[in-house]
Amino acid sequence: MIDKTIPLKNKERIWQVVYRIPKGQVATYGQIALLAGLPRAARLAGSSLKGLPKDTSIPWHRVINAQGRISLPPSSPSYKEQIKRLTEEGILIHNQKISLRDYLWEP
DNA sequence: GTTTTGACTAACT
DNA sequence: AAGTTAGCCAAAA
Repeated sequence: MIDKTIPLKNKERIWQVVYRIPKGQVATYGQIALLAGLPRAARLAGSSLKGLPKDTSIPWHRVINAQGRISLPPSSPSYKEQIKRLTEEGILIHNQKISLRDYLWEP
């Protein structure tokens, strides 16, 4: 039988993984890429979040870099939004850094 | 087809 | 600890 199923675009696979990050926890770009079956494509994880609609249900704000920092330009509007959302979920940020030890998602 | 780009990272200074 | 470098890989140009 020929397989007619449409393969998911990589972007969509990234989104699916991000969607699973529990509230109050965070994940890194590299981790997301890995779980999406794209090891070492951390940059793709990042660019896949760019351009998501503002009202998306995908919790893009729970994705941070491997150093526990927000990877957006601090001048960007989204930067403040991300801090706001994380704080609202009970995630504390000290000196621009989030403790991976405390909040990192372990699937 | 080739080259450039980037919400990245691990490994070095 | 903080800054730099080289490697990464899928998309977009």
